[in-house]
Amino acid sequence: MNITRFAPSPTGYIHLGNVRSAIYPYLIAKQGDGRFILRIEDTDRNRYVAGATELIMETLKWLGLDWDEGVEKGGPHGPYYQSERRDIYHAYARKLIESGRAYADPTPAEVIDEYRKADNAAKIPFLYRNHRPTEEVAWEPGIPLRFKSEPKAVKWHDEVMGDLETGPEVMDDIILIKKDGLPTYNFAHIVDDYEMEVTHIVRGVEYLSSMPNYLAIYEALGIDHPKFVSLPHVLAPQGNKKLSKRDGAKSVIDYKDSGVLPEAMLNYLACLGWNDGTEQEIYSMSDLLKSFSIDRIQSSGARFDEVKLLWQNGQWIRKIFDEKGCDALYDYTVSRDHAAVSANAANPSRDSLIIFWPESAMNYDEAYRKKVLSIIYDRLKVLSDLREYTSYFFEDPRVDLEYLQSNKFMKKLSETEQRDLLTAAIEKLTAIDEWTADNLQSAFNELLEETGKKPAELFSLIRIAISYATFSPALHLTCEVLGKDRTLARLNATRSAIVNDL
RNA sequence: GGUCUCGUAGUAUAACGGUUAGUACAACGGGUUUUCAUCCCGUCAACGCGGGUUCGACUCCCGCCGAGAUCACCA
Repeated sequence: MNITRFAPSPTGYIHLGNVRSAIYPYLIAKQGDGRFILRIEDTDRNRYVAGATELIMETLKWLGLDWDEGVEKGGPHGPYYQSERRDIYHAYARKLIESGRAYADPTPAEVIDEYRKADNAAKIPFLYRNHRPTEEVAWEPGIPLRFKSEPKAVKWHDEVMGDLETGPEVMDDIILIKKDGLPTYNFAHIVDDYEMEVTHIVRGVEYLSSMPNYLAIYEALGIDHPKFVSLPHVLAPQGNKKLSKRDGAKSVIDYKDSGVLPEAMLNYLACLGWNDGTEQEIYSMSDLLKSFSIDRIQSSGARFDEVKLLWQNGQWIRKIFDEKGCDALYDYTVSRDHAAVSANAANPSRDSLIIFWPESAMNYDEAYRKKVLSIIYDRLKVLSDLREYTSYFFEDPRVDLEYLQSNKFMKKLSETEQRDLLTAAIEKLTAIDEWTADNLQSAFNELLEETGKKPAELFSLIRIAISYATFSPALHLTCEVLGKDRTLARLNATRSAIVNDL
């Protein structure tokens, strides 16, 4: 049974670079009957951001990465905030002191800095073990505890990177417990993963260089280590740096606000640096659970490509509409944010209700909005496109002859012709008894024959007159949804404007 | 600087000694009665460099080059 964890620090939002270290462990655990744990690593009080934990939980839930055990949920290995596990770390620390593998170090930070500077100046690697104090001091509050390293070469296996090894020169006396009594990450995660029976540690490659020290601690503690799964970096769109908040890496949850579906985000991120060897592009969670395997995780870094994410989002919008229906897709367009993290220091501007429709759409009922959605959905890349693409369904567009005349097809028609075509169209559409898409299509076809105009000219004219938008769905569908009265009113409005202009 | 990692088109990737180096996004061109999008068809485009091993190397070995990570009382 695989037991994995996601163990973020509550220092802000989760960005795109971090989130694969939640997705992959989730998949590893859930492919069998394993457990996925959410643990909050809040041992650095200086970097703590209020509300960050809530934001992290919201992000995980949004992506469908629900945890079995951890903060908010509880479980047999709690507490799941590291700040509440002090006694556990201290118990392990005392074991190391007893076995002679840890020592209290009262050396002031300034003195350590001097050592470091001196070594740097002498161009030798700074290793604290070369400056180990000679006097033994009792460990008491206010004094940091260090690991007493016994340098040697190590070899280990990483599930992604393969067999790795380093020489003894990288092992050092790292801090186990800080002077504030809380452990460092280096110590805390080892204790926690052991206590929580974690079988796979999934984390970024930046921890690779600390591995020799971790291995030494496992050994000194006399415990087995889990399997290591090191994930390569997600690179920023420009340059070769890893994606980071400093370079403007967006929060994962920001994509929710701009209308990206969680299915698309999960799909894109899971496939960034992993593939199953087939040519499949679209993966649902259940597809991923079926296909995912650690040994096909890429060992090289992958660049984040927003364009491809948006392409996949479009695919998912259509997939959901086609497979689950209009109602299912509609629900995403008025998604409610249950976590209500608006009073959140990490991101104070978030609303608790996300609606991707234009404001005026709220004057209409849900059934009408769904009709609009059903004819526009296949041109959405993100749900928020609705705001820009659908306003003319909810409010009459302003008649704008300049816009009309500047259209490339309208340049081929004189204003008199435009007037006459509109007149003919109005007559033809007025005569329709049953206002259905089929009847409208027939009417438009008849109109084409009767006027002898090209579709590009006749249809562009009508389309612009009823929408004044740069684009719209198929003419007969747009008219059907708009209804007979409004279609005719809009045609008349433009016709009158042309007549006045003549 | 020490240590470690990575290196196929602009991007994400396939290939696990023998292929005209495949696929997707992007770009470009074309088609589907208007526009935008979908969908379909087509075009452009890659094995970092140099040695070796081999009948044969993207694939194995070595060197170089390039890129990145890390050297905190941060994670």
